[in-house]
Amino acid sequence: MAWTNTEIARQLGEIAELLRLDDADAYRVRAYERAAGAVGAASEDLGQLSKSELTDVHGIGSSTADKIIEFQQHGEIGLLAELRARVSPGLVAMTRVPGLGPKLARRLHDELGLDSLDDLAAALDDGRVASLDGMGEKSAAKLAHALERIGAKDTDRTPVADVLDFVAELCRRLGDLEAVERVDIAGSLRRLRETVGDVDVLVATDDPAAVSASLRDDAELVAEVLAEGDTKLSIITRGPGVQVDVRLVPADSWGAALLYFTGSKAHTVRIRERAVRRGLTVNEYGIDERESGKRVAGTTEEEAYAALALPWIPPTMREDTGEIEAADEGTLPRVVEEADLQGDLHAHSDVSGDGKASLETMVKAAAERGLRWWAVTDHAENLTMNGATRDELLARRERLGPLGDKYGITLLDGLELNIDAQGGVDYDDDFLATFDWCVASIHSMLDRDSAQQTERICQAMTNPHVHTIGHPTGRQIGRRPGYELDWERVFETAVATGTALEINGSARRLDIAGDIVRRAIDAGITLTIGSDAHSVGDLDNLRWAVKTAQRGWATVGDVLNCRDLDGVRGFVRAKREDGPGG
DNA sequence: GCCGTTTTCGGCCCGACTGTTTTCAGTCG
Repeated sequence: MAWTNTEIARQLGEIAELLRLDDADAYRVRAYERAAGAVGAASEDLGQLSKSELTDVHGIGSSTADKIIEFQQHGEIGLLAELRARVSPGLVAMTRVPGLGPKLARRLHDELGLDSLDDLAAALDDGRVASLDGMGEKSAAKLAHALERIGAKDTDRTPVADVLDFVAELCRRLGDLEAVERVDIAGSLRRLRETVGDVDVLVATDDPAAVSASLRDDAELVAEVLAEGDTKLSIITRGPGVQVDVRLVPADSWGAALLYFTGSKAHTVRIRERAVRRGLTVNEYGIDERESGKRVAGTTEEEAYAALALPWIPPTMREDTGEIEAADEGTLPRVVEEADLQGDLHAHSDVSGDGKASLETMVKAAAERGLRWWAVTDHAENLTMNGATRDELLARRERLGPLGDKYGITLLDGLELNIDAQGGVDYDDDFLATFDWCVASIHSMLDRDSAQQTERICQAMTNPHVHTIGHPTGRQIGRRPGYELDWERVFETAVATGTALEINGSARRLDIAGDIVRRAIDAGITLTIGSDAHSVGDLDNLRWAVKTAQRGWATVGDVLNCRDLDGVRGFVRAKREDGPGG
C-alpha cells in the first residue's frame, strides 16, 4: 500500500528536527521543514508519484523526492535511520522545554552528559546547569520553572475550547482601557487551529507601558509574567493556564501587525519572501520599500496584502497550503462566511434531556441571530437518559408552527438519531418520514475499530431518512481522538446515497476538521453546519463551524445551510426519492 | 536542500526579549 502524505510529512519533519539537533546547516533544516509542509498540504497521494512528478511540487527537490521514493519502496529512509542512531531521544525530549533550544540542548548533552528530562531536572537542581559558560542562576531558574510547567501537562498545546471564554474576557478588559484603541485575537486562535500553543492578542495603543502595566497587575487574569518589554507582554493566565503574548503596536501599524502575528509562520515567511522579490520588506510595523525605507502599507490587512499584489486572504486559510498561489492566480475561492448561513442544522432544546434551555428560549435566540430557519434536532429515544420519546416528539411538533410564527423563523422538525452497532437508527421509516430533517450520529460503542465505525456510518447513510452524519469522527479535542474512518469509502457512500457530512461547531469537537472538509469537497460531498447547541450561548458555535469550513476552503455552494428553505427541502426530497429504497 | 522578474550558484524573512558575553547568542513566533 501507499504511505499517506501525513506519514511521509512526519518522516520529513523528524529529519528536520534531528538535523537541527545534529547541528546541520540551518537552510537544509528549513528545506526539510518546508518539504514536510508541502507534503502534508498536498491533495494527491504523493506516495504514488514518480520522481519528476514529485519535484514539480513546490518545496520538493531532487533529494527529497528520492527520500519519498525510498520510503515508499522500503518503508524507511536511510538518512532518518542514521539520524535516529546519532541523536539520542533524550536530547529531543529536552528541546520540548520552552526556552531550551537545540544549541543549549546539545551543550547540556555534550558537556554535562544529560540525556533525559530527569537528568536535566537533577542538573538544574544541583547547580551544574547554572555553572555552564554563558548560563547563570536566572537562566537555570527559568528552565527549572519551564520544566515544571511541561511536567504537569501531557502536551504543550491546549484545546481551543479551553481558552475561548477566558481570552474573550481578557480582550474585553483590554478593550475597556483608556489607552487601548483596538484589540483583537491573532495567532493560531484567529486561524482557529483546534489546539493552541500560546495565544496572541494584538493591541493598538499610543501608550504601551500603561496597557502593559494594567494587564500585568490584573491578578484575576494573570498568574505569572514571563516577559515584559516595550512591545510585548507575555503572561501565564489563571483559568486555563495558557501563555498569552500581548503585542502592543501603534494604530497605524495595525494591519501589518495583524498579518504578522496571525501567521501561520509558514504563510508569513512566504509573504516576506514575496515582499523581498518585489523590493519590499515586511515586518510587524508596516510594509516598506527596501531601498528608501518608505512606508507603503500597514494600517489595514487589506492594504498590506494589496501592496504585495494579493487579495486579502481569510486568516483560516493562512497555512501555506496553496492559498498564496491561488490568491496570486486569482483563483482563491470566496469561502463561506457566517453571514451566508440561513439556518442551523443541528441543535437541541430541553425536550431531550441534556438540553439546557426551553424550546421557546432557543427559538427566540435563533431568530434574534437573524437565522431564517432553524432545525431543532433533539436526541431520539435510544440515547439512554437523554433521548426524547415518540410522544414527546409529537407534542413538540405541535408547538413548532406557533413558535415559528411568534418569532418570525421557520422551524424544521428534526431529530438527532443514534447509530447502533449495525448502522441502524432509532425509528422505523414510516415515523422518520414524518420529520423534516434528521442528523444521525454515533453515541455508543466508541471503542469499535476503524472498519466497524466506517461500516456503521456507511450503513446509516443508506437510510433514506438520514440526511447528514453528525460529528462524524466522534473526537473530543484534548480528550479523545476520533475513530480513523476509511474516508474514501465514507465519501463514496455519501455521494452514492445523497447524504451530507456535518461540520460540528462545538469547539470541543470541530468535527469534521478542516483538512477532511477539503478532501470531502474534492469528493463532491455536501456539508452541513451544526451548532450542536444545548444552550443559547452554544449558538455561537456556528462561528467555529464556519471557520472550520473555511479551513477546508468551503464555499457557499458546498454548505447546505447557505440555501433557502426550498433548497434544504429539495436536498431532503432528493435523498428520499433517489436513495436506496426511496 | 531548494530555487530563479538579478541568479543553474549563491543566496535563502524579520524583530523582540532575555541573560549575561560589554556587543551578542539563543530562543521564540
